[in-house]
Amino acid sequence: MVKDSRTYNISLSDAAKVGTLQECPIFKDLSPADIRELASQAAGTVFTKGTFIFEEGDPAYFFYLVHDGLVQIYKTSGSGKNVTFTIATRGDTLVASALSIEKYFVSAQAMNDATVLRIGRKEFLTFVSRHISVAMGIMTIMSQRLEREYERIVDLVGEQVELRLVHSLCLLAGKFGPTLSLTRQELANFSGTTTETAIRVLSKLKKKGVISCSTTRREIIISDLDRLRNSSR
Amino acid sequence: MVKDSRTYNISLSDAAKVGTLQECPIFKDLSPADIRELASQAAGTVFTKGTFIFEEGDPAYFFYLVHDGLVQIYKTSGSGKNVTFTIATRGDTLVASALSIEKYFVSAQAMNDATVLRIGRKEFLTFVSRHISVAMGIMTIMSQRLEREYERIVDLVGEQVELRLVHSLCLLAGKFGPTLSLTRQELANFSGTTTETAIRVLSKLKKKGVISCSTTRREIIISDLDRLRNSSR
DNA sequence: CGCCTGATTGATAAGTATCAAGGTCGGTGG
DNA sequence: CCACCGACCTTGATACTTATCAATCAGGCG
Repeated sequence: MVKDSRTYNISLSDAAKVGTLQECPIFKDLSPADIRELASQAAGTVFTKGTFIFEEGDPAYFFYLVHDGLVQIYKTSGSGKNVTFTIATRGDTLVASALSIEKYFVSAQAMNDATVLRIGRKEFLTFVSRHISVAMGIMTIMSQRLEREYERIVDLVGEQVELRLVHSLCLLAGKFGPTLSLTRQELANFSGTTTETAIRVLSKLKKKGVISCSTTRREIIISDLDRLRNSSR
Repeated sequence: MVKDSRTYNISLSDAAKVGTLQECPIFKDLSPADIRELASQAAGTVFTKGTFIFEEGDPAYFFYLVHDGLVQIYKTSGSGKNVTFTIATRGDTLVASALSIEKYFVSAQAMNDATVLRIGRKEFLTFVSRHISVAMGIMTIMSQRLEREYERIVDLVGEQVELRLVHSLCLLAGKFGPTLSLTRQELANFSGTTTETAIRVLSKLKKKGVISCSTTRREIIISDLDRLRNSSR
């Protein structure tokens, strides 16, 4: 999986860093001056495809924000299965809880060459304690994540694979638009199933006409999102 | 299910309210004066067994804290299955995210006659904005909950029922001690399975000798927690 | 004493994972 | 330029786990 585990720091212009911070809802209430201050404390790092930004159990020294690229946040079960919780893109935090944990409880891995901003935990902590709106923003993000995971649990316990997969597709389409560039396996990990059954369900949906996954790899096209949504009831 | 949906306000002494607030880790860094101030804004309500403190979708007007009794936090799937996320006891918040959501995304129901403190959302919001340590405390609680739910998801996707049930038992035993006063069905809802399979797994564990559920209803006794923990690997 | 809730056991069916065996496409090296 | 290789996709057969359905039992409470 990890062919090339290189990582290197790059110097991003302050303007670039400010731009990324502004895309993160956590900082939406900050003044431009505050954002610039925060940007000055952020460092950019490039992680090549497959590299870990951090792994489960690593000490939580940094608060991370995606500047560019895709980063998958996941956890591995005792029996070796991966479960993907989210795919972070520009402006997303990798772990909103970074401030209140000792060790990361998930792993973060670059899905393509990705560049990430990071801020030291201590620096961020003092910044947050001076800006209550940021603390509120973090709480909001965490609430949304928690709600999402509660829903996922309910799905896992009560619904069948097809419905779960449809939910995943809707969610992903909401974030990435109708064309998803995902491996069947990545989709399976996201939905809590296996590659094979993900494929079987996809063919079924294709037959129904709600999606048109061109045989091409890494491509699923949702032709009719509304109908897909409805099919989830 | 709900035989008697009575609810009534009671006047708790300030000392009683302070006592409860002090048991909640969110407020551990507050001065006694601050706690008293907060206590003065809290009102006590009794919810008889089976009553809802709130239901999924209700507007989130209040921040709740359990004063006495047991409250189950759960969600119902489209196909009608209940999933219990947590059982809140004295000092636990019902929904830590109450500040950052519009509507509750779970339901809270009294498992026995329970009394609960509640603080208006607005009042609590202004209090929190003056006490950053409380905001941090809320984040910590939310992080822990999120971590717990991530683990649950990994279990649901990757592990078999027996292991999940053992995990649930360990978790519950950590909170309530070795004697659990739970219905088989309640345990099943907590573990994401059905009553029948919960029973089958329990008998199996009983045969192994790690637990001794007296045939009596609502009782599961964990005779050897260490061995139970080990059996989960 | 009889009812009602919760516990239990068994038989059966359904849903998915697992295992196995190709198939396709794009890129790479000879 | 071609052949091969590896990553990804696909399909089929099978097995296993667990839900479901059905029936019975046990004990407390009115």
